[in-house]
Amino acid sequence: MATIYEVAAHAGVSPATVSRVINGTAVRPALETRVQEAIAILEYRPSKRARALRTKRSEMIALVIPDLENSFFTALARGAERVTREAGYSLVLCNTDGDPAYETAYVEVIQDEHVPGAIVAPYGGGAPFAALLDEGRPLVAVDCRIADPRADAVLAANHASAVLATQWQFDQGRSRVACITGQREVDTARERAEGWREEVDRRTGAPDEYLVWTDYQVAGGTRALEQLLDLPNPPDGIVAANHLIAIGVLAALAHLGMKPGDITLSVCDSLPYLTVPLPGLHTVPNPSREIGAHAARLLLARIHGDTSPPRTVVLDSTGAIVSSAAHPTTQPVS
Amino acid sequence: MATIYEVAAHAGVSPATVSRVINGTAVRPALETRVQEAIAILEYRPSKRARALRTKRSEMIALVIPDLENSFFTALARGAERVTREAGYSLVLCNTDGDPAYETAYVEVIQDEHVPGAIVAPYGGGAPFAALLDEGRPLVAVDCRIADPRADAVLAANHASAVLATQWQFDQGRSRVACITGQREVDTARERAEGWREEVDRRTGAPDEYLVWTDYQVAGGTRALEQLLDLPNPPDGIVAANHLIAIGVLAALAHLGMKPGDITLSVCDSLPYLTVPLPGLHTVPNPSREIGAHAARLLLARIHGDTSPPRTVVLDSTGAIVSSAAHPTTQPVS
DNA sequence: GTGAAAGCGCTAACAA
DNA sequence: TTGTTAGCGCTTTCAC
Repeated sequence: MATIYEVAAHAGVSPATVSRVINGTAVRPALETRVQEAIAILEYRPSKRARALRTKRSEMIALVIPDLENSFFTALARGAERVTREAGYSLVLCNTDGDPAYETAYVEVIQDEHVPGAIVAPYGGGAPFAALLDEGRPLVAVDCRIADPRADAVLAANHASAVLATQWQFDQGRSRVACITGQREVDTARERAEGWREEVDRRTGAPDEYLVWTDYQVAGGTRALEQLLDLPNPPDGIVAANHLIAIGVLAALAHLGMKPGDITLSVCDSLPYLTVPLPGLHTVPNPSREIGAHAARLLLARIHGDTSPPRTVVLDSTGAIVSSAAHPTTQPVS
Repeated sequence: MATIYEVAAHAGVSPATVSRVINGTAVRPALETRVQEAIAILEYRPSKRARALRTKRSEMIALVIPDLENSFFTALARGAERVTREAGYSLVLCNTDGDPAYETAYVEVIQDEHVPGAIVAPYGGGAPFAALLDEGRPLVAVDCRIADPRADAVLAANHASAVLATQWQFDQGRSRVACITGQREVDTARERAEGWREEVDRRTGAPDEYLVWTDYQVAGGTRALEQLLDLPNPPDGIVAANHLIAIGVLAALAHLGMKPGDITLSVCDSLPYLTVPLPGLHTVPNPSREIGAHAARLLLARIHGDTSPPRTVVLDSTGAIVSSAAHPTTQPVS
């Protein structure tokens, strides 16, 4: 691989001039041409490592997610990757398995590699990432907020999605609509539960037992459904707060020999692979791709010097921006 | 962030000595202790960039996959990530969308970042990756082979899986067993089709129309099933060569109002999220995680100097090693 | 076994 | 505008 010196020699200029040409600083056109030719002939490509060592910033962006096998996060990754790639950055995917120790480990990688910024789907409050903000590296939280107010956030309109998912149940003529959501500690689980509660109270109401807190896993959905069906007055419609719960519910229904539609199911999330409409099933898509793409754009802007106040962007189920404002802000109610 | 000079000053030694301590070269114990203390006090961490610039190799491994949203590849990534992380390397995920232009782009990233080796799931023959082999960077192909014989390969026992999936159909009392597989150009699609053909011929035989070449997509499965059901003598059992095809088949069956079991379905692949056994459905797992993990181990060994002849490792559906030999080799028949 | 010194390939002062 | 020079933080000869 040719170096900047060889190019300089070949073009009869100094290395600094070559550097200027590469970086777009003003150079006399005649020289510029010579340099470009030399670059082409020698197939020169700047060494990113040397540049990063010198400038203390690399053309990478880290995406930290808790679960690489969760389709929500991979779709998000894909959206982010597309944007970063087009901007000439590569995306480093960091999978934490929801373990704060791994989060810390990746924070060190980000520092060591001079990664200028990161998109983070925090598992808990995202405490380990404060170190990055301290160093002035911009951070965009996705899916859930980070405790630290210096980070931007790109979120789904969870409350609104849950309202839509619940409305659909009543549109289907259901009157006993229950909700299965994630753990109380998880922002999205809480917000979706609140959306359900609000809409259900506007209609028929629902007893407390109709709200089940479980975890965002298939098994959680299965267990929760069984629990609901054991009630003296079981629900006839279920709002599932994420796709894994929904799959658990579907599996349990199939297992119990119930036809789809015996109990209607609506989901505040996208169901990967579900391509044909199924009777008795409704999904309110989670704009995961768009969240990733938007977060990447926001992060790139920050890296390129955008110093406006940290903001929270909320995307609805079509991926459109519902609100975008400096935080603290509460999510719009619908 | 402290530098090696500050540590040296603090410990009263030269930077070279600090470097030796970090890299495990022999140093007088007394000095070693002082250096270690200084490192601890200053919270020193070596700059990977500077080291990579100097040594021309970084502690990263690239994983190049065609589709980040395909659960086979994400499971593979997870297996690889675990192994690489434990070895102190970070995994850079490169998503190519099956586009050779992107493959080439990532080859350049790998070169520029001095990534010492890569795990590659090639889309076509993987021609762009030859450049890496030319430079002496080890390469491990996963899922499909790479045309270049210098690369190692870790593959699933596709032929054997298809035989198992087909056997299950006959065990269910089926006599007209068809196969839906991927494109002819894709190794795994061909091998799985061959396994089906071999087993079916050992039993009842099957007309040519019972083998449908489509693509590894949900829509492909749906189309292929419709095509099969339009035959004068339609099959009563389907072997699907991958999970996306299987989902397409399931969706089409549901759409046609067929109960599961009207037509039995067996799949040479894992069905993500399918947690409860469904009647009339059988899966022969694809050991994606193990493929990723094994490929990572193999690659790390190469990076650390293993120069034995390039090999092909074949894993069965439990993840066990069926064969491991210098290639060229043909896959064992069962 | 240890230190001094010379780079790895680049950029950013500073001069010219 | 352009060239000279001095590093970024590390490793690695080469002397001692």
